[in-house]
Amino acid sequence: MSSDSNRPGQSASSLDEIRAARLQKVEDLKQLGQNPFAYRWDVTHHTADLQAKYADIEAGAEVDALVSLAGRILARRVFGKLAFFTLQDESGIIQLYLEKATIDAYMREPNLQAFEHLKQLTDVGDILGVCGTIKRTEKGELSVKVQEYAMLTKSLLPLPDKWHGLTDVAKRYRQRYVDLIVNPTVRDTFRKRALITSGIRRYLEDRGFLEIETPVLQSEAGGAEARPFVTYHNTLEMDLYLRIATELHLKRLVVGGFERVFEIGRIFRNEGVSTRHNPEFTSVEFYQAYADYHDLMNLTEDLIATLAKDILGTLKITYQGVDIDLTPPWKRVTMHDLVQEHIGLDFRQFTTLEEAQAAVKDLKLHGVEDCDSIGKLLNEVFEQKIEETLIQPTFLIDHPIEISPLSKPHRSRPGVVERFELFVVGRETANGFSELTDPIDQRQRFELQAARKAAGDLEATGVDEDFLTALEHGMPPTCGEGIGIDRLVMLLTDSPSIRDVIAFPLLKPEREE
RNA sequence: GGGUCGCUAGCUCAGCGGUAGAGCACUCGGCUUUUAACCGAUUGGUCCUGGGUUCGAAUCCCAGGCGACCCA
Repeated sequence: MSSDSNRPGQSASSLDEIRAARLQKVEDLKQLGQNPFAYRWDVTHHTADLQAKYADIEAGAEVDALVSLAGRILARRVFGKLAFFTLQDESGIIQLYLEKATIDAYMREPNLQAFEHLKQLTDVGDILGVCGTIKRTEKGELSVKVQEYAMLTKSLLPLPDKWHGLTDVAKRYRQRYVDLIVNPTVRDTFRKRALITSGIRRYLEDRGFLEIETPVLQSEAGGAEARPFVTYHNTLEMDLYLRIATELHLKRLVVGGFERVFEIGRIFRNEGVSTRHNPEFTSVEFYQAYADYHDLMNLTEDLIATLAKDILGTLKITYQGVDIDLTPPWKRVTMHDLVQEHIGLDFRQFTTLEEAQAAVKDLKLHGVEDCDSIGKLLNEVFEQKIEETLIQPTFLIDHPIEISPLSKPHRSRPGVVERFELFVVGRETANGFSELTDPIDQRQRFELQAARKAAGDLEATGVDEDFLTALEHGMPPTCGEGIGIDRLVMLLTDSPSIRDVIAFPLLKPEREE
């Protein structure tokens, strides 16, 4: 063969040169009659299964069972007539034991060149198919003693440093595929994310909930307070908004007679990016007719505990060095009681906003002047002074009515609603309430929102007439809840940033110049 | 939105006014028990971009880009 790799003094080091050298190997493979971008391989085993099955065989032992697997070469250790490769498939890694005598005997290439070609034409990063037998080497490493191999995909670009890996955060997100190849914990995080999502779906379906998809494109984005993304429909000649919640449509389905509905879906909010916020994220919202917020708090405890038990095998987890105990039941405390406990102020005593504002003066809150109600001020006190202290799972309940435009008034306590928010490690992770079913009350609350919108509040929504019409047809007593799946995954995978649990988080594009 | 820090070889980083460096990877040679293989020899650069200061800038200054962290 006329490989460049046989030319002495030929060196490849810059990216272009490495790529050129590998392209030459592509040509060399073709000349040998091998397709460097093959079509298929019969995979009979995965590395993790082999590691488990042969965990107990002794060093030096060989097992005759023939196995066939495929994966990416992560490392090469090559000697004159022997080579060790580390092969990675989706499940894990295993060592390949590549012996000249064995490979040349089985592959019967002209002039017994198969082993030489293996040394010359494979690189770290290539995807290889191999079949052979099981052998634990003298040094104790479980290996596949390869009889035959085939190049399945020739890789043209080098992988990051095998020891330091890829640490540049921006590059990890922009080239997530490289991150996934070289950082095993990243794959584990996304595997767990998939298990969490499917676990939620199974849990709800097992309890009679039906998953129904609702529109992403809406003429009025409602169901939450957030700035929406705006887009444009050409033939209808109208602005449309990307949904900021699934709430109002799921409740229409409850009016229509579905007693238990849910949707796992993407939500879009036109706000900043941080370790806890991505402009698109995933929520699960579910609605249960004839239930109230006590029922859904019970469900939430059980759901999250079930996920932790099934996926992590424990209810006692660690998040960024902090021990979290997910064992139900979780503390339930009203916003008034919690603020009184922490700050010593009983907001139930205040009759005017001025009185309340005067009372919180010493707390040095920001944005106090923007609060137009006692309830909002109470919420500010909570958010700025108390929220971050709620480390262990805690249900904050009975919020002021002013900050809860879709919740049913509390059945016995004036001024508050039947609502709960779940906080873990100082973060809102779920939000639910007994749904407001009174169309007259709902219209008044919408009109308050609309007035704020007209006054320039970009997060306020308008009056959703069709939703009100739905309520006027009658919605059964219902409780609904939304859980932020990304934040739940962060918690259960010990991920410090939301970008660690979103495969392709939003980034500014790199400028081309 | 404000502040601080970072951006140098494919990767991880050093250099901080005087010829652009190391480890790993790559290329070549050697090696049948390695596992961050080893030994030897090479090679590899838009020092994020654009201005400015200077005899001379990766280094100092200004503006911009991208990112991280903190604050709002």
